[in-house]
Amino acid sequence: MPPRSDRLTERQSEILDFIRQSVESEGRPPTRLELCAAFGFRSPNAAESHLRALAAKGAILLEEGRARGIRLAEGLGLPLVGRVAAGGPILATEHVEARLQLDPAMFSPRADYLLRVRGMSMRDAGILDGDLLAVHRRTEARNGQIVVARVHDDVTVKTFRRDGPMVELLPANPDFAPIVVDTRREALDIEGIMVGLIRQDG
Amino acid sequence: MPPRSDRLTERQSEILDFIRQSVESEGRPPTRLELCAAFGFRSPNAAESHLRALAAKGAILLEEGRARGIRLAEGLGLPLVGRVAAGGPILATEHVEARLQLDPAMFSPRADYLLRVRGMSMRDAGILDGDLLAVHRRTEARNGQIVVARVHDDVTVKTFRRDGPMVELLPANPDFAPIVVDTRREALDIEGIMVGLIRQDG
DNA sequence: AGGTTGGCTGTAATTTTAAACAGCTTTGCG
DNA sequence: CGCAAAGCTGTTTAAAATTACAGCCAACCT
Repeated sequence: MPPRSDRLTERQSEILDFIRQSVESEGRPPTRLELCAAFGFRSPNAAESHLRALAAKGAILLEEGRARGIRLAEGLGLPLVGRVAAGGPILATEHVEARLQLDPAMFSPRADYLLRVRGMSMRDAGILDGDLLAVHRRTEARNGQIVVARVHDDVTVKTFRRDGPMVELLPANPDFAPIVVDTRREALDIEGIMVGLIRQDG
Repeated sequence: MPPRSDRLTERQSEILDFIRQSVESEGRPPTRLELCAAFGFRSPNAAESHLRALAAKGAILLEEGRARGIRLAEGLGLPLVGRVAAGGPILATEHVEARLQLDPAMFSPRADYLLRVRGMSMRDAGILDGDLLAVHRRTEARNGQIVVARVHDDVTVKTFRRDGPMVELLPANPDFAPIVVDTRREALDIEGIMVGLIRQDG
């Protein structure tokens, strides 16, 4: 049967997180007994059935007869988000172009995803067309921070400046005009703040 | 006894490379038997004694009584090179400030190390003070490529332009002057070409 | 010539791990 | 209510993996 990729239960997510953490910090997946120790199970079968459930939902792959034969289905790493369709959540599966193998904790606060920048409106801040912006999800921003914002169903990268109910989204390029939003009349959603940048060519 | 960190024999390096590869591609270290299969050993003790040797030299850590209890001493990842002392090789241990957990193949051609950029001479190319430049080691460059070059024992990042024996290293900032080198009279070493960039703050 | 080191074969005991079987409790649903 | 699914306990068995012991051979050093 094909991986069904159903949604995970809360408990299953915890188990999956623990597996991720093991691989990241110890360089190998846990055994059933290590899962028991971590979650307080008294029976290895508790771990076993969770693993079966995760495998059935396509979150992991189980290799039969091998010690620590757990493989994460995702390639770990950070999701790279491309062009975001109007209205949809930014991390929706259909926007994820790829996953890049890098440590989210390389940035501070930690990066949650990478967003491919379109256009040159932030050129003078050293953010060029095609660059990958490392973004930390956060709904609030302080003045001067570079944010990923959603205005009128449009996702944009700009410097944030608030003055009471008035928010200005400032470009870093004289060819572009600031976006001014009166939050009493229009919706403005902060999707996250910039925590870094990656450029993939010279 | 403290890790002696001696130099590895050629065979030991091969073993270590295989362990690295296992962790990277399968998410877990190999067992003794997997090492046997990979190298054609007929005795698990061949693998065992290699592992002991690697552990004695500080290249790995062995955890007793655990399946796949091999931990790499290094954090893998790319070496981050800071201020480069005049004359020394760029990757000398004393210049490596840290190792960043990311996939060198994320860039193309693959990144060999990261160099912390000093100054604003490449500002208009979106390369700012403090940025980490992903560098591919190469001694030749084509016109227009951004290179890491060594002139008069000084390491610098500039755009490369050659006209016969004359090489110009061009800044991307009107406040800085190009560096002109007559390769018939002065030494000019290309250390590598830029293949990407990482910025660690907003 | 003798000793050390690296690199292996071969065997076997012991411990870790995976994985099966049987059953219990709670929650939510038609 | 009946019943399925999630989330466990408890026990057992077989396979996988570690690790000890007893060697052999070639290269290198003194």
